[in-house]
Amino acid sequence: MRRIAHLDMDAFFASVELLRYPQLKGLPVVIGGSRRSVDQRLLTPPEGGTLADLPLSAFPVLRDYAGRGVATTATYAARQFGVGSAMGLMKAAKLCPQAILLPADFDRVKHYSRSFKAVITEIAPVMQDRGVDEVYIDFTDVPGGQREGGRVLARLIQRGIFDATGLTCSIGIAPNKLLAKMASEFDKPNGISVVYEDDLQTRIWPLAARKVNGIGPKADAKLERHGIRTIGDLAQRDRDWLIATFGKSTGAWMHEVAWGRDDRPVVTESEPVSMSRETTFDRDLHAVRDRAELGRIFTALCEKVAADLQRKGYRGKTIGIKLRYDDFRIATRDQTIPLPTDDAATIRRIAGQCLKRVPLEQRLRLLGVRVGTLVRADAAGSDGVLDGNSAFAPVPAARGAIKKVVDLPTTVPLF
DNA sequence: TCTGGGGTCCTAGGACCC
DNA sequence: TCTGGGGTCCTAGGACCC
Repeated sequence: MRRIAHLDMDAFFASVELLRYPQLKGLPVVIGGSRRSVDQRLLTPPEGGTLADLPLSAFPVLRDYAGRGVATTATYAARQFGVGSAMGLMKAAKLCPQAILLPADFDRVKHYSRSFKAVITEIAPVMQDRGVDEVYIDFTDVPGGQREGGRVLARLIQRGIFDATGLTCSIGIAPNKLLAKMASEFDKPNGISVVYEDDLQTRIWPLAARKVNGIGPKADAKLERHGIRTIGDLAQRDRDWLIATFGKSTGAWMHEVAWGRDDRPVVTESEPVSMSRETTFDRDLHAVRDRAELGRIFTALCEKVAADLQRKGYRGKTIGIKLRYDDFRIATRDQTIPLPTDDAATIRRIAGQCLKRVPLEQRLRLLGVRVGTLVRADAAGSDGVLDGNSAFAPVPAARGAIKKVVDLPTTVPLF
């Protein structure tokens, strides 16, 4: 019998911080905001002590935060106040002003991410990455993977992760990824839930349609308009009606999902499609008035993407920019060059051309740079690859872009 | 007191080729 | 002179996820 597990680390970013600040255990802690917004001097070990000796008064609290950003994670103590991830910090401060606010430490998080995944693959090698704090695991052919529907193996993995890292996780085991993902939410934190095919009507159908991985706010609102609130409601509609209402692909998918069907395999390896860097400014910037600052940020983003590509050994052909205006509208532009690159100057030059094709009258909140259509650097070949000194200097306009270049919008000529 | 940063996948239209 | 499809690439936007 197919047994698939979904494992979710509990309040991962916050739990990783609690490991070095054990005095915060049981307190509301929110991770978020920018590193530069927190006075790091406060968070250095006191004379003759360690970080664990820092008094609570040394920690910044949400009440004092003034700036942009959202919560990445909140401890369960903070969630009791209604604070959740992706919530604006200003709103979180209203709900729980006394919560301790720490910036995310991505290097630490990545270290612990590697550690817990290493524990898993030692025990069950067929594991699919779903970001820093989540994985799918195929229990089917693991010795002992069928015992108690997978519960025995799940316990073994939980214990192994705790022994290696001091962190807890929640695991759901089911016949497929769809159900396993929902099951892992049943008993949090530090729980295990086992779901069988026969549990569909009793345990899955009562859930809100929004709980399905892939039904987001838009689809949920549309479902609601048709009187569909739960997965059970969805299952009652016939397939043809769903297809007529949501389109061939989405409608058919919704029908399968409502009946608990999902045959996607657990995929252990995949190649990246794109790499990007983006930043939200501390204040909205204007292309004219803040030109110098924007230029510096833009160059830095290009350099970071280039460094990411080089470090990971990829080059890309499609260079693009993204910006978010002060009213939150998003614009993207991209251009494909003949040969893949990982060179900062080339990326900066092409991205600069993209920037010239987008309206820049309105103030900007965010700027991003993206490189897509990636190939491995070792497969790209070293001769002829575009770089800053390349003889291929002028890049011909890509085919699909020609028409659009002609009717340029009126933009402030800047970059 | 609104709303991060890193991704994936899908759709849809136009260009271009056969 | 007018009229085809099929397939692929490119671009822009959007939904969604962690």
